Amino acid sequence: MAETSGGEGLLYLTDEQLRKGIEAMFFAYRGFTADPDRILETLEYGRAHHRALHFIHRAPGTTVSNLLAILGVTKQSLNRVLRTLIDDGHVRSEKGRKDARERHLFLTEKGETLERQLSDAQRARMRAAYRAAGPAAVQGFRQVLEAMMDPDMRHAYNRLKESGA
Amino acid sequence: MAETSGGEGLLYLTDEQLRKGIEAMFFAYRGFTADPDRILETLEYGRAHHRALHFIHRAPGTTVSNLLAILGVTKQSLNRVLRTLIDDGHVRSEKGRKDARERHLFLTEKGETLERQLSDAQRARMRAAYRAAGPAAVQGFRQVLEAMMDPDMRHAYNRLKESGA
DNA sequence: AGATTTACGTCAGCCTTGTTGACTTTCCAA
DNA sequence: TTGGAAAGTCAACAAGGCTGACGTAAATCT
Repeated sequence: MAETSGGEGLLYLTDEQLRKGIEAMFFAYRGFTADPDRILETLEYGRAHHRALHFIHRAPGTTVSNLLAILGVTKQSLNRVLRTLIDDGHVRSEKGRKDARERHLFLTEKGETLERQLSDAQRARMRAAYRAAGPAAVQGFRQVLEAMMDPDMRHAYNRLKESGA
Repeated sequence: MAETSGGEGLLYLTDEQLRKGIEAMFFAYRGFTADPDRILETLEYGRAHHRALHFIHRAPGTTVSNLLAILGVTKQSLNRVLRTLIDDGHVRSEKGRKDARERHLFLTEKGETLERQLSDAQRARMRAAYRAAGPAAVQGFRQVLEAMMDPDMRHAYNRLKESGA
């Protein structure tokens, strides 16, 4: 688009610019997780619990293997977290009707409440950042992030995007 | 820019849009760390080592407390990582001349080589994402990320940015 | 019908990387 | 000269990743 002749217009691809992007990702991700982390701490939960809650909220009835694929962890790792969430009454696990081997996961009311509390905190920061940067910047933000994903994750992301729109 | 009348133009601030942004951050961060992680694995190092190498490369001669502030971990945690990096000959620690309590940290040649290997991998993905999204998107990307940081981290980030430019 | 595969759960053990708390050494500065 | 800052270290602990092995129920293939 803005590719002019001899290499001008490509200044945004210099190592220096890329390094800044890398550092921006690092520092921003810390901010991104800071607010929910503070809430989780008081509940003896961690980021892993938050992620599970988020995606179960987002795709109610999702199966365990589905969740494994999205989160990219082993079932042993997920199970530890899921176990506590179920025991604490935040998540309900339901035997599949079509395929009884599968477990479908749902948030209970208590789970929905917690999820909302966590995501309210996270969204508040996101909203402030979006508002400060403006709609055009947000579009660019999303474009770059999407391009940065592994293809598999991009597909998972787009599937969620569609279902949610 | 696109702010039309009664609340239109604020559609990018809906909970749905914010949720997509949150998911984009999650999936993108995974991609962001995937390539260096693969290299680190073969060296029995972890992400913490990479972060230390990155910031020592970026700010040669930085002190331990400086690094602690930037990385946001305890000195015990950093020390474990720093210890192995020094023992393996990637990092050199030098007593301060002005203030002999301080240790100034530098990468050795070996350390520079490793840092370059890691950051080449990470930059390659970043470059591909930048190229795919274009310069305008990149600007938006950086704006949103910067707005998302905690103020302290934003300052640290900007100090690095200046020194590096 | 029987064999195989899939989905899930669980036990055990390991690693990295974060934490707190306590203590020491060195050294600057008031 | 003394108080406090910078750094290093020991010990113990927790979260949350991992692998490997094993068991069970249910679906699917032969």
